[in-house]
Amino acid sequence: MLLERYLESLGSEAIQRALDLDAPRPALVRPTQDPKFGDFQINGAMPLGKELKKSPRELAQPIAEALAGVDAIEKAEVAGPGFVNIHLALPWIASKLTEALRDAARDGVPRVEEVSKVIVDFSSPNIAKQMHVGHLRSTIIGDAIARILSFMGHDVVRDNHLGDWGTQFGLLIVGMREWGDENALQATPIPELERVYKLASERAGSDEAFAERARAELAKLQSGDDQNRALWEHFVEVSRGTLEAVYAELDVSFDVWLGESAYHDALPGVVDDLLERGIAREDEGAVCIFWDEIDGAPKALRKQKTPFIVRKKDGAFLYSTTDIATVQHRKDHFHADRALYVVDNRQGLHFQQLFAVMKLLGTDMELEHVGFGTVLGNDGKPLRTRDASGHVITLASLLEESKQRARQRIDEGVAEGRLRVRPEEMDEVSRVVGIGAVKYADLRQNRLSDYQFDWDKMISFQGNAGPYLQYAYARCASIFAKGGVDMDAIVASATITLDAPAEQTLGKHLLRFTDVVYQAGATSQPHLVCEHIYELARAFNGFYAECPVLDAQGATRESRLGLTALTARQIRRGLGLVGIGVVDRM
RNA sequence: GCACCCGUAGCUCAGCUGGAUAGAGCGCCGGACUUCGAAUCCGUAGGUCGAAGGUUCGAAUCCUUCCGGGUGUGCCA
Repeated sequence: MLLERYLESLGSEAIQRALDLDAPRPALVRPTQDPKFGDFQINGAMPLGKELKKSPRELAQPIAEALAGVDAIEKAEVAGPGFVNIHLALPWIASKLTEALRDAARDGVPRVEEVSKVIVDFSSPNIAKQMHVGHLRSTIIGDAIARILSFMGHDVVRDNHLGDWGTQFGLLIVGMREWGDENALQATPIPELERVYKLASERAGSDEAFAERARAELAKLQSGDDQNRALWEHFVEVSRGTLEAVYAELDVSFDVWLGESAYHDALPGVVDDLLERGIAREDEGAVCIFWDEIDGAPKALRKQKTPFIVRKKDGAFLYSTTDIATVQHRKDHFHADRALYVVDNRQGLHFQQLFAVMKLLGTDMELEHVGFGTVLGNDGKPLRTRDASGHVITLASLLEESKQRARQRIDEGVAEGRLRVRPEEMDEVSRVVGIGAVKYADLRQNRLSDYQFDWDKMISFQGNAGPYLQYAYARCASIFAKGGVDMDAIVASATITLDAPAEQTLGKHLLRFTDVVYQAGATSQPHLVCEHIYELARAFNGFYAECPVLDAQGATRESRLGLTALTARQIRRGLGLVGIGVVDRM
């Protein structure tokens, strides 16, 4: 259940009733920061002090009294300058947890009342280039957001908006004719395309005639030349295979792969429309939108005086043009209510401009740039795709390295008798742990922050790291395995009670799950889910140390098995929402 | 120049829809495996929240200025 929303409604009603107001006031429910103050506090009395000309403490007293007698609340007391501290009733919490335990399909998390059609635009690598660590963020943050929104009940379309139509293809076409190796293109397509692209791009820098040829080939491609079209399709085909392999490793999928090329035919119409409406005009041969000439344009854009260029002077279109066509397609074809762009913060200006154009065009979709920080190297500067020794840090090699490190750690653990992984499970466990560690290291941070890339931190197995959470899950599973207890039977029949302090702490964490998922979905912040699962795992490890489960008797044993089952499910669900897997033994 | 982002413990980061004594992990130091799994648990030390003003009953959080760092900015994506 949505706990805070429920308490907010209880609180605001209590304020209205207790103070005899003609309208409800916000209760301002917040979790307490110290358990000794109870579980939640209602801050709503304090802002009313001035208005009602009474001291907040005086106002808080009747509010606290009005809350007495509610099932969910054990006691409500006035504290400090005028807080009303709420202590939740343990039997009430326990009954909610028992309900969640029974609900194997959704773990007690309700579906949203209003379903939105949401496009999540993420990953979007360029064809003909390897994915490197920089692509990791968009891919896994976007995947996590899509998973969270889907679970909430929204209608999500995952779109991989590939960079498959840019200037680079002119260079690639002439480059392949000049230096291409068809065998290499079959065997190792992306490295071969990268090699050729590098040569071509260097040549174009110093040889204007060569650059002109590349532009001409691009124009031919874009005007439908059969030969160039076939070559391009070949590039896309071989690249896509390589991309799919990485996505499979990451357990990331898409509903549609609508790259830039998909919108090519719509581009002239976009520009004509902007010209006709007087939004854009020609300048120095290019078609531009000048913000300071448009009434009602955002102030920051007007001041900044950076035009939005939708057609180059050579007649070619840009990604600005494509993005406008893309929004229109998402409305016309998918009937989307929202579109989320999971793209690096550095493209913030582009999206600000794009969204402003769409507003001028009257789009009623909710458009949001879900930005994220740059991946930095150890020197604190944006990470280059090559490390100091000149090696490309590809995403594939990062994932491979992580799996290997995981395997090594598991081998050590098994040799020392600390871990229990069967030989036939090694591949699977090192994959789940290795990939999970990489994902968790990224996802647990607020996405807006820049991200310092560090092997040891990223592939960490200690403390607040992926394996910690997976380990807690394995401990849960292990209790059931060791005791020979059928988890389904517990789910169907156990009644949870909260007696020991460690049980109470665990139970209160479990109760917060719905709020966390909804908050994460509303703000596109997967790290909130990570944080919650980490705290849950901590609470469970505390419970594990304090409270014997299998050796307990009667109703206590049942209840503890129920708590363990619910914890296992919530860890698995929570990690699943951010795309991280679990294993029963590790 | 203009726009945007950031500055919190030695390091990496939470907290920033304003709420009580600012929290984690790593690292340091010290405890806990004959007892459901020690990738664990318990504890100690460590902070003028970049600086100064302002708003407020209350500011790490909002506003202003300054200092420091980063990013973007006319024909790449």
